[in-house]
Amino acid sequence: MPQAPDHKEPSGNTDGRLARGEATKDRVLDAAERCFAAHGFAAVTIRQIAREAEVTLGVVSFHGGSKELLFGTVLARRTATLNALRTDALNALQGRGGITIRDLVDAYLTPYLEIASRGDPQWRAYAQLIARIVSDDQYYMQVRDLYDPVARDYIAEIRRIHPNASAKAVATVLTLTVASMLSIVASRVRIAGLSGEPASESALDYRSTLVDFCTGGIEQALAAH
Amino acid sequence: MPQAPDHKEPSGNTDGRLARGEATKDRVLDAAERCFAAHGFAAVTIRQIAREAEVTLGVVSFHGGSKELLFGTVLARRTATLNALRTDALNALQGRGGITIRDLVDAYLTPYLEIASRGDPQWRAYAQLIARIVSDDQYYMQVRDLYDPVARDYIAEIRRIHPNASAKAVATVLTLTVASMLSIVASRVRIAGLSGEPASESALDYRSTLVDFCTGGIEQALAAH
DNA sequence: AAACTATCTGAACGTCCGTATAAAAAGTCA
DNA sequence: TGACTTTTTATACGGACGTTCAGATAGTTT
Repeated sequence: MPQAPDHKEPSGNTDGRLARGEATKDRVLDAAERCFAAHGFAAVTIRQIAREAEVTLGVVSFHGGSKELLFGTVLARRTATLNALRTDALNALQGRGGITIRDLVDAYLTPYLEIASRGDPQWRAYAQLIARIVSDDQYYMQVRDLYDPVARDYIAEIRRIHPNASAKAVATVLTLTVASMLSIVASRVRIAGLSGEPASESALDYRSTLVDFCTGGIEQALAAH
Repeated sequence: MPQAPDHKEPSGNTDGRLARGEATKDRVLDAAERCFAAHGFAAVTIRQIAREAEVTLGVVSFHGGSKELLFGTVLARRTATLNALRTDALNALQGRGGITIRDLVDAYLTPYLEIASRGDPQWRAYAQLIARIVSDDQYYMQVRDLYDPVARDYIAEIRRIHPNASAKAVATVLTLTVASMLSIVASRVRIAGLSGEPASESALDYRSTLVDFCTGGIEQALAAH
């Protein structure tokens, strides 16, 4: 995984220049996140990102390094936060007993849906970016290692509920759950077109249908074995 | 929808040049299909396509027109065949009575899975291309109109089984079904990583799990209403 | 104040892009 | 054969790309 260049240690420093530099770097990363989410890696130019961030061309390279490096930084930036939300939700479930598949699905999906809907538009862009790259092995490998450990925790819980299900079947249904979740964020246009109604503002409006779908899907797929 | 340039009517003609030209055009389209599937529209260059098709640069433009045109042609080329397979499968179901959700799911998914697994590697590339662009509204709109009519036929059948489900809910579960199907084709790497086993050669190996998942998901999501 | 460092600017570099086109080659038909 | 059409080649063009860098600017430290 590539890393963005750290010209100087920013934390615990009183130098005002470093604080300003960090702020500029955030603007660049935010702009890059929006651009990559909207158009994909190859279609985005450094000049677009610079314009979007309202900085000059050289600044993007100064704070973001090469284009590949910048992309990797954008991908990795938010994984810790998202993982923490999912781990917290899982821990909360484990505190009490009688966990159901529905509980697990809800705990896994809700942080992402809330992030993609309510929160910061930057988080929304990130959610779209993940939805975009998930169908591209070459790029998806860059986030896979970051999300897999938490996914494994959820898999372990699913296997406690369905001890006889094969490892592959459990991995498959979790992947299908993630794919369903991402598709809600990424392609609400199609739902709108098929139903004849306008697309909802928030992905959370689809939460109950999505959770029902994934819950029923997992239970059906793992019940046979 | 853009169209590729037709320099001359090829059908019913005895001119050997036109036949040869059509063959070259197919080679160009096949190469473009593979390239776009592997890397996406923006990341592919005309020169790459030319190299892949083993023709010179100008030939790509001559047979494919502009890059956008070429992309549109590749997208549209196989829709009729796939739609026919799905419509045939649906008609076969309608011939006999007692259609279940599972029947519909199986009828809708199987042609795609077979195409993506067994058939022509070109069809496999096409399947990956669709999986790629489905998360990009800008490109997906180009095939949406081609696939939606058949999707509507399936929606009508689902609504006959679940008359009380809302239009939005039915459209949502069909979209989730498609997303699940595409993710099996596009991102089998992740399943392999999570399950610890190597990825299967054929997407058909996941068929039963996928069909179970989508069937259970649809029934669960539509049962509540 | 001067010395120093981090940040930013503006311009330039070589490369590759999509597209166009003139001319050659190949094939058809009279 | 020679006139004609379709296909292919080879080359060129203007532009946009990612990256680099010397120098200007601004903020900190001594």
